[in-house]
Amino acid sequence: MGRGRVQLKRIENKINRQVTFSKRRAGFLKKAHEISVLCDAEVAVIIFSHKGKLFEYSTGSCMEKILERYERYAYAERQLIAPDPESQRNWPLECNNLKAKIDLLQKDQRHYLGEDLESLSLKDIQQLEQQLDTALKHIRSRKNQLMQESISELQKKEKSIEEQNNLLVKRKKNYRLASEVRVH
Amino acid sequence: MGRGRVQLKRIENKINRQVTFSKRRAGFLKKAHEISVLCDAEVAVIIFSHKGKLFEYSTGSCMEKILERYERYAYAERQLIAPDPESQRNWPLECNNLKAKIDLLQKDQRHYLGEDLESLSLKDIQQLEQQLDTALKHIRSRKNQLMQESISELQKKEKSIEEQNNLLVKRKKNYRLASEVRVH
DNA sequence: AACTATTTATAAGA
DNA sequence: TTCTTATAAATAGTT
Repeated sequence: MGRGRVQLKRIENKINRQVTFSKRRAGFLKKAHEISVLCDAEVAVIIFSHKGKLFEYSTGSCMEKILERYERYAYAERQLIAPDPESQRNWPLECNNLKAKIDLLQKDQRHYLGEDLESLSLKDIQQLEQQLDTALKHIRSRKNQLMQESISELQKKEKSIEEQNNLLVKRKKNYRLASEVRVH
Repeated sequence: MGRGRVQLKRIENKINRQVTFSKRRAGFLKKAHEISVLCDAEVAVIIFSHKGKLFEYSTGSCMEKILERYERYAYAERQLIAPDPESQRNWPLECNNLKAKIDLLQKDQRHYLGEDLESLSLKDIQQLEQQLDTALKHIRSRKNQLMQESISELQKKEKSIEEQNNLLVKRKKNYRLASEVRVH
């Protein structure tokens, strides 16, 4: 579906992969909804991007319900499968891998916070500067958006309160007039 | 995608609905596999037909792993601690904690890169801006330092090369003088 | 983020 | 169900 045929293998170019992911993800989630509505089916979709971000769809926005139904359905099947001794033997190894990954992420994080910069080359530093500069632009843009929304909200409230005030003033005036009439 | 446009509503004709379900299900599961391979994503799909029959797809045929990851992620988002005995069946507690930590770090990382900002409140955004602004100052300061050092280094080299040049020129002059003496 | 040339998916029909 | 085919939809490459 596009200008060229596509090989069913990992897209190596990072940018391309990200773009394709965005496009296909949108189409995919749309189809999930369509099949759910058209065919009266219960559908759950979970997607973790390469970077680890979660995207999901579930009929009726009720993921937990569907997952529970799945667990119930798969339960009998699971009972039959003996626990894999291989994976249990390997768990210390996996733990080490995970710890190494955490170390790396934390190191990156320190860099993003401008710490621990001595270990970086000039080239690395320049790239980091570029990344954070771009990030900061996005963040400021989002901040402005949120502030704008906040301001609009407050203005709406202000107006509503003002109207209420006017109403009260008017009522009070009427009340006073009524009193004067009674006095006469 | 077919001979007629399709309304997004339940297909009332039972036969049609069943046929459409078969066809779309196949296409949908195919797409799940494609996005998984092309974009290096982890995908899980669960479909219960109207009649209650289960169809599923999962990257690496490892539905449980993905569901556990989903639970961890949802759990990390909620910032709650409610150990699910079901999801810990296969892995020691420590591994699950590590994985949850990785998910959190990755989420933070996306924020530092200015991505995935929709999930942050105005207050969070402002704090993030402050952090990155400070970080960027440190980074630029370090960059300037490195560049300064680099420049000094180059200047030193330049000077040294110039001296060498002078030396060569001088030698050449001496050589020429000597030649002229010989000619006379 | 849009555009557009192509490829895919699929609705209807057999 | 399966095959065919006309057509709608998705999307790869490009700007």
